[in-house]
Amino acid sequence: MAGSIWLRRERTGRGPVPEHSRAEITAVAVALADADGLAAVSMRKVAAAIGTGPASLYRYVDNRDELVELMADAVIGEIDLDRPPSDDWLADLVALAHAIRGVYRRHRWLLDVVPGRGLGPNTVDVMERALAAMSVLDVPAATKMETFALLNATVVLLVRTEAAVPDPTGEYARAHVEFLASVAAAGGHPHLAAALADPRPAPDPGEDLVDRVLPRVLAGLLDTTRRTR
Amino acid sequence: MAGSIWLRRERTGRGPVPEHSRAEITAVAVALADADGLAAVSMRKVAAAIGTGPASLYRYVDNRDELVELMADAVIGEIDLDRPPSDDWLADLVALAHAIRGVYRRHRWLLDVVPGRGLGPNTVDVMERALAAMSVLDVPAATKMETFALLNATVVLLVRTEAAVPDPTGEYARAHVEFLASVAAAGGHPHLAAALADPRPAPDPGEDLVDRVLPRVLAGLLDTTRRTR
DNA sequence: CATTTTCTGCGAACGCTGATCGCAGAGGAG
DNA sequence: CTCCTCTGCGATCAGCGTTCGCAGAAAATG
Repeated sequence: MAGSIWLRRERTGRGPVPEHSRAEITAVAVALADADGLAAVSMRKVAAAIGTGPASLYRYVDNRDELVELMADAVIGEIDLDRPPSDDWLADLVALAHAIRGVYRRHRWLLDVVPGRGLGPNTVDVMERALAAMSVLDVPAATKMETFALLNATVVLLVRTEAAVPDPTGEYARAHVEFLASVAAAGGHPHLAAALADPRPAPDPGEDLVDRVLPRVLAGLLDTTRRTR
Repeated sequence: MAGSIWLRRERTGRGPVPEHSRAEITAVAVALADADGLAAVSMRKVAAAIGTGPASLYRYVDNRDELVELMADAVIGEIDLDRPPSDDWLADLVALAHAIRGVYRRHRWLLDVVPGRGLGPNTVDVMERALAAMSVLDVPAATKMETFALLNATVVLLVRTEAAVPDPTGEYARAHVEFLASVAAAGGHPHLAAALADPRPAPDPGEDLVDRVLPRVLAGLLDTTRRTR
């Protein structure tokens, strides 16, 4: 009831044995979100999917936000942390970012989860890995925490931009360019008109956007104090 | 009905004169969001605030998402674009980022608006300004568009991180550190434990996080092709 | 001016949501 | 063996976005 779900034991020992578990509920919810998006994850649908009434879920979770927290941490757990870190802290962080991006690509609903919340055990494990990579850096721990947050935010940023342009034939994209064209045609936006007339495509950012952008973002946060111990 | 709201005229000329306007509805909705967050902006509450029934709003807007789109573009319109651009494109972009950050700080609910959507007239004006600043750069227009998107995303990123740590005494932050401490105490996370034991505060990022981070982010996108014409 | 057409305001309603309450019953704790 | 706590869950509440249909106003049309 009080405090975060990660500090609450799943079972106190008293009373009858629960018929389900957080893990089962979380798996079902993740499957639902993978199929139909985060909005499709309603307490009722999840309950129906595990074969109980709509109210039973509240025996395992205080509210829907907690369920989402479980989901987010569960998919973060897909990240493989077995390979040991190298001696290149930046390369390790970039590799971590790639792994995180993989999670976002596999579970696009994760983009809709409000960040800042949710810091479950799997997320802490990833954080531990990031701190390990940065252990050679002689900066305050708070800065390393910020760096980790910035790394995550950057991955979200890049995944979002790559998800924003996928279907130029879609209904929304069509209305989008139509509006831009009408504004340009109305005059008063010379640079926009020129931009729309430029046929050159952007150089394919491809697979390496993380490699190109992330090091500079991290440098922006670390450069004033970067020192190798 | 079809297409984006920006391509639909507010009034066709036929029929009785509407008692309200998009601008009035938008202003009321923004005030509601400023006071109680985006979730408090329900069609019913907005309708009640302007003194009509719950269904009347649909005469002005197709659905709630369109209303949010109006809101987002309206507050972007607060950005002052009167001052002419300088001859330093990067400084101009950074100044623009500061202005955008100001909007996000004044209307924190904007963080909850799903990005990628919404590209109203005010947003196009800001985009025109960004393109004007970048007119001296000899890169494809598509790259400039991406740069503008990345600029916006970076601002969101920075505002979010600065909003994530505001109140260490809050309920959520308390449970947060409590959980981290319990994980560290359980062992197995040496770097986390060391980080929690580090008393040094982060060097105050202060007002200049945008100035420090943004130029590097933009460089990450532009450096392969950056040339001044 | 009269008619037609189109739009407005809005009460009522539908289906869905997250969440609460209370009750019957199961099963460890002492 | 008794108690006390916990479980499943039907019933229920308040709120949500959205749709429908109708009465009536006003511009366009003849």
